[in-house]
Amino acid sequence: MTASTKTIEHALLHWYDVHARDLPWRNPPRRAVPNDPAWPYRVWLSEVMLQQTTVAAVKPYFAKFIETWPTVEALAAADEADVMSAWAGLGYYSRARNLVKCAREVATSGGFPKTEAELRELPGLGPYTAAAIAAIAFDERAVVVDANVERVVSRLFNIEEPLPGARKAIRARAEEITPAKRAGDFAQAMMDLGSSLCTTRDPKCLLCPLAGMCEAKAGGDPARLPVKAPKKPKPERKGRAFWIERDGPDGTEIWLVTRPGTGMLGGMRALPDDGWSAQADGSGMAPFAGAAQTLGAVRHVFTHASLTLEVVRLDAAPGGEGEWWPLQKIEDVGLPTLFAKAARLALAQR
DNA sequence: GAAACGTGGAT
DNA sequence: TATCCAAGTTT
Repeated sequence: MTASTKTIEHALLHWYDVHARDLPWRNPPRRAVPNDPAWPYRVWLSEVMLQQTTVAAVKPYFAKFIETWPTVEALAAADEADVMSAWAGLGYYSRARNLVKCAREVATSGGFPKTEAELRELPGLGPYTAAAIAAIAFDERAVVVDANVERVVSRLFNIEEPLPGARKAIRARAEEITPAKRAGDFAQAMMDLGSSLCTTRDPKCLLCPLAGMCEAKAGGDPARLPVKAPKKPKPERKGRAFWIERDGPDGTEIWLVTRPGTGMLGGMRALPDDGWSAQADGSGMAPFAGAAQTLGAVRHVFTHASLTLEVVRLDAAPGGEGEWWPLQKIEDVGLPTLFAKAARLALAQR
């Protein structure tokens, strides 16, 4: 027994009309404004920030970006280093690099393209984000599938195949239930439902507008879906970072490097280190000769490795690529969280 | 298709 | 404390 797609659409959109979250990038909440030129920019920016990232984490970054760069043209004109700094702490830094690239392409073209297929060509926009922007900003009937939709759909239709294999079946079902009108609201409704009621653990079926048509609920244990493949163990890594000071004209300065544009923490400013990565421990060697003194260690957990980073004070004269940064302004550098922790440790001992 | 790629909050 | 997980994309 499968509920008609019309019933699902009606129940979900009605629920959304009453319960939609009021989020900063919904401007105004729940209704696209096709003629507002700022609308696609806000939708795009929020969607990129929200990739693998919680609403709570995104909110302050979204506010800061909108304040600093109110339009896609403003962002396109920004220095990439400033954008990277502003993104610091949000993670997945290739998003920030692609954000600038994308903004410049869009500004050059005179605005965002309006179709899912064209949006998909822009840097940083994959299948999910292109569909989401097409549906939410441009009212196109695009099928939007994120982790929330996967969860809701796998329960609604009792799809027992484990992820990621189940993606094909899930997409087919999502395709079936996506309406021709209000596809953007439908997508956001699915995501709101997934984040507030149809949650990973302890789903609130008593409050769910789709409970009566949910096959997994009928089966008695919706929380077991979607089934996921077991995860690989996370390796332990060791590395060293080096804290190098000098007395500058306006006070103490710290030696910072900019990491290579690709790879871990790519494009971000950082303390010099011993070459650790998620794949291998660091060499333990300092990049410059000098007296070393261990200050302590910080722990940091990445998606695919856990790192213990020893912080070493080094009395050395650095050379090569890098810059002296005033200690007074160290908070403004925009260090990724790992190196912000290391800097905090070093500062606490001065 | 699998692996790389961050972070902070919840449990 | 350890693990899971969140509005995924790229290579």
